[in-house]
Amino acid sequence: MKAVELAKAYDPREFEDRIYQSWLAEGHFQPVAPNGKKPFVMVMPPPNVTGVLHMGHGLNNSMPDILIRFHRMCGEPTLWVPGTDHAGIATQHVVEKKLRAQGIDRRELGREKFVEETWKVANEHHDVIKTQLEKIGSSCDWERERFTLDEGLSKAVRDVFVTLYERGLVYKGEYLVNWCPSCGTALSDDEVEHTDESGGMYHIRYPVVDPAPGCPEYVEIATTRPETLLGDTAVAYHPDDERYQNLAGATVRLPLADRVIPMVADAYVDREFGTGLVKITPAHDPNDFEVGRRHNLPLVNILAPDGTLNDNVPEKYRGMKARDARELVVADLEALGLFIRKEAVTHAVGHCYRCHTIVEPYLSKQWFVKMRPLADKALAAWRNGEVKFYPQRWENTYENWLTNIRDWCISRQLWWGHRIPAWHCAHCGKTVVAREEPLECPFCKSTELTQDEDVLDTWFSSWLWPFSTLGWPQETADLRKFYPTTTLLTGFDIIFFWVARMIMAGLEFTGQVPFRDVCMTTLVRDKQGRKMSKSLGNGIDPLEIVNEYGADALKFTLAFLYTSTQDILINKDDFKLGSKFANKIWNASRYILMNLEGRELVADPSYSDADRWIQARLNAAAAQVREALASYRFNDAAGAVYEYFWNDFCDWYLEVTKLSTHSDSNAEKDRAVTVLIAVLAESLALLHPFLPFVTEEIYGKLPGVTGRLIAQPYPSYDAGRRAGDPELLERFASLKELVTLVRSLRSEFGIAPEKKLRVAVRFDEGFQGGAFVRRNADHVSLLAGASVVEFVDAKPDGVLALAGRGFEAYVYAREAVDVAQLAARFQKEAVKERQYVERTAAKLANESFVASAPADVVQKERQKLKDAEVRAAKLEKYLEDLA
RNA sequence: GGGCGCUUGGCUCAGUUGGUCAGAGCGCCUGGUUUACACCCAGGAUGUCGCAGGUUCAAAUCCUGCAGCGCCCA
Repeated sequence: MKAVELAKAYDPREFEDRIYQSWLAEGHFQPVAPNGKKPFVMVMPPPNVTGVLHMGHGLNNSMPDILIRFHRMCGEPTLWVPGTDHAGIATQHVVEKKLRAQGIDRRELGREKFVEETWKVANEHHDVIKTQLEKIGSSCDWERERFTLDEGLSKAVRDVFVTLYERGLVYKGEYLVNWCPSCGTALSDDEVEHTDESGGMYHIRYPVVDPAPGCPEYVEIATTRPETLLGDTAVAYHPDDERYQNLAGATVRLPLADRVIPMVADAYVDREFGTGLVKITPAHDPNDFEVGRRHNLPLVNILAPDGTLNDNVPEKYRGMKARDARELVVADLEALGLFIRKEAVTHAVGHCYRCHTIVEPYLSKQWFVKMRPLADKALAAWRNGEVKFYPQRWENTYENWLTNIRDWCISRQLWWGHRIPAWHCAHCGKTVVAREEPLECPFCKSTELTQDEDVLDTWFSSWLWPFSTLGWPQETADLRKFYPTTTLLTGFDIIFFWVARMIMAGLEFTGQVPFRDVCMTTLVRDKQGRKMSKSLGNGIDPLEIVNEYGADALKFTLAFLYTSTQDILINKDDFKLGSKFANKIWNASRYILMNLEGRELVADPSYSDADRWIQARLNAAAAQVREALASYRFNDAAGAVYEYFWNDFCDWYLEVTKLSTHSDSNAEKDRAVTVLIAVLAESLALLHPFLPFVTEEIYGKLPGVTGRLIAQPYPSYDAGRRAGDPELLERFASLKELVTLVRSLRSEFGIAPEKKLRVAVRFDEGFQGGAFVRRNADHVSLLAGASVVEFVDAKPDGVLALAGRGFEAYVYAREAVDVAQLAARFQKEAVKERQYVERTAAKLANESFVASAPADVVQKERQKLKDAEVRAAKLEKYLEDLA
C-alpha cells in the first residue's frame, strides 16, 4: 500500500472544527440506546448566557469531557446535558449598561420592552457561549440543551414555588435583608461577600433623660456606623451587668434625631465589648433586629432603596448616601459635645458579589424559603452515603453550612427572571399563589389582581437543573432513563449557592439525590496566585489558548496540572505542555504511517517480545486511567497516558521496531507495520478522552480501521496477548538498564554516537532475564550503539565494567575514558552502595523489625540487601581493576 | 471567634491505605543535522520533604505544639 502522509507539523486549526462538526453530525454526543449498562450522566454547570467563558469554565468543561468520553468508550449510555442560565442580576446589568450608553433608562422603556430587549441580547450572546463550548471540544448533547428561562424550566420553577408554598416552606415577610443599593435588589446571605476593611469605632454620648439620683447623665455607646443612630430605637445593656442596673427603666435622648428611646436589658450584649452598652437599630442591623423583636421596639427605616437617607431622618441629612452622611453626623455630634473619640478598627464589610457595592441591611418585604426541613433531608442523605464528595473534606463544609442554614431570600427586585407566581388582590388584600394565572380572586371573586412585581433568584431555577433539564415535572423518558445523574463536577466556590441546594431540591421534589458523586474543583489562578479577573487583566481566555495551541492542548494541560487540594496556578506558556504532547503524538503517528509504503497488512501477526511488552504497558496504563478517573484524579490519569505514550511507546518501542521496519525481510516489515498500526490504534483510543481531536484525526488515516475513534471501545485488559505479565515488564527493564548503562558511559566520557562499541554481557548466578536479553541482543546493539553484543562467562581483559542488576556489562573502550575520572565515579557509587548495605543490614539485625514487620516487607529488605551487596562488591572490584 | 487547607529540588505542583516514593512538568548544565518530532534525542545536576517534640521496628506520610500563607463561615 501507499504511505499515508501527515503534514510535517501538528496544526490543530486544520482539523479541530471539522472533526467537531462531524462528530455532531453523526450523533456521537447522544446517548446510545439502553444496553444493560448503567448510564453515565452529567449536567453542565450552566454558564451565564451573557457572560464570557474564562479558564474556570475551561477547566470545568474539559474535565467532564474527559469523563464523558471515557465512559462513552466504555460502552455506557452517556449523556452530558449542556445549557446556560439567565443570570438575573448580571444580565440585567449588561442590558442596562447598554441602554444607558444609548441614553435610555430602563424605567423609561418599561418592563415589557426591557425584557424584550434582554431576550434579544441573551439570544445573541447565547450563540457566542455555545460556540465557545464547542471550540473547547465539549462533547455534550446539544439536542438536549436547556436555558433556565425555557418554557419547560420555567414551568418547573413555578411548580416548585407553588408546591413549597403549599407545603408551608415558602413565605413572605418583612425582614432585614441584604440590600444592594446599586443593583436595587435584595440578595441572599450567600450573595454577600465579606471583606475586612479599616474603619472607625466611634464613641458617642447619649444624654439620659431626667437622670435619677446616682444615675449617670450620659451613656456612652460605641459603633462603627454612627450615621445609623438616626434609626436607633433603644440602647441595650446586659441584664447581669452590675454597672447599668441603675439604668433600668430609664430613657435617653437620641442626639440629632431628637427622639427619646428606652434602655433595654438583653443578653445579646457583650459586656466585655466597649462600654457594655449597645445602640439598637432594628431596621439596619440583623442582631439589633432580633433585639427589637424581643423588646417590641419600633423599626425606624432610614434608608431609601437607592441607599440614601429617607424622610425618617432630619431634613439636613435627607438624600445623602449613608456613607457620606457619616462625617456630617460625627461633626454635628462633635458640635454638641456628644462625640468622644474615634478608634481605628478593622471590621468586616459586606459587598454585593455582583457589583461589589457595600450592602446595607435593609428592611423590606421579601419571599423566603424555609430551609431547615430541606436541609435536614440533605444532611440525612449525605450521612447515609447517598452522595459523596471528592475530595471528601468538602463534606465538612457541606455539613457545616446545612447545619447552620438560614432561610433563603428568593425574591429579587429585578425585571429579568422568573416572575413570582403570586397575585395580590386589590379588593380583599389577599395574596394568591398559583400555577396558572388566576382570572379572579378565589377569596372575594374580584378581578383586580396584580402579579407580584418581583422575580426569583436565579439560583431558584438552577437548583432544579439536574431534573428540570430532563423534563421534570413531566415524567419524561429522559427523566426515567437518566435521573439521578451520576456525577457533578463544579468549582468549590458554588458549593452553597448551587451544589447543596440541588441536593435539597432533588430530595424534596424527586425523592432522590440528583447525583451520586460531587467532584469539587479548585480555582484557576495566575502564577502570582491572584484570581483571574478582567480588572487585573491577568485572565487567560480559553479561546485564545484554543486558537494558539488547540483544544487538545487546553484539555490535556489542565488535566495534567489538575490538583484537588491547591488552586491551579497557570500562565499561557504552560499550555505548551499539552501542545508538545499533541505534537509528539502527531509525529510518532506520522512516522508509522510513512512506513506503510509498499507494505501489506497481515492477517494474524505474531508478536515479538517488544510487541508483547508494549501491549503489557498499554494494558497497565489503561488500568491506571480507569482507577484514577474513578476517583477524579485527572492528573494521575493524564500522567499515566503521557508516560505510556512518550516514555514507553516513543522512546523505546518505536526505536526498537526500527530493527524490523528497516529489515531486509518484507515479511518482517509487513508483520512489524501491522502490529505498529494496531498498537497505535489502541494507543490513540487510550489517549482519546484527553486529546480527542488529534487522536480522531490520526485514527481516520489508519489503514484497516473502521468507524470513528470516539465510538471505539476503551482499551481494556486482555487476558490473551497482553496478560499484564509482570515478568515481561521486568525483563524489558533489564534490557533498558543495560542500554542506559552504556549510553551513560558514552555521554560521560564524550564517546561519539557514531563510534560503535564492542559490548559483552555476563549474567549473575540465578539471574532470570538472561534468555530475554540474549534473544533481544539486536535491540541492545541498536539502542546502545554497539557493533556487537557478546555473552560471556567471565570478565574479559582490558574492558570497562558496568554494574547492572543481575548482570555486568563490559565495554571495550578502555582507551576512550579517563581512568581517574571513572574511578572517582565508581568510588562515589561504591561508598553510597556500601552505606546502603550497612543501613539495611542494621535494619535486618534489629530483632524487633524482623519480628513486627510483615513477612513480605522483611523478605523485600533481604532481597534489597543482597542486591546492594552484589552491586557494592562489583563496584569495589572495578576500582581494584582500575588501580 | 469557629472550620478547612497549604508549607517537598530555581518555579508550579504530585506523592491514595506509614515499609526505595523522594517524583513530574518547566527551568538549568553537557553532548547531538541517528531521514517521526529541535514542540526533538541522549546524558546529567539540584531537596535535612516549614520548625520542634511524640507514636512506631519503620514517618514527607500518623499525633501534639509552634511559625508563615490562603480560603470559607461568623
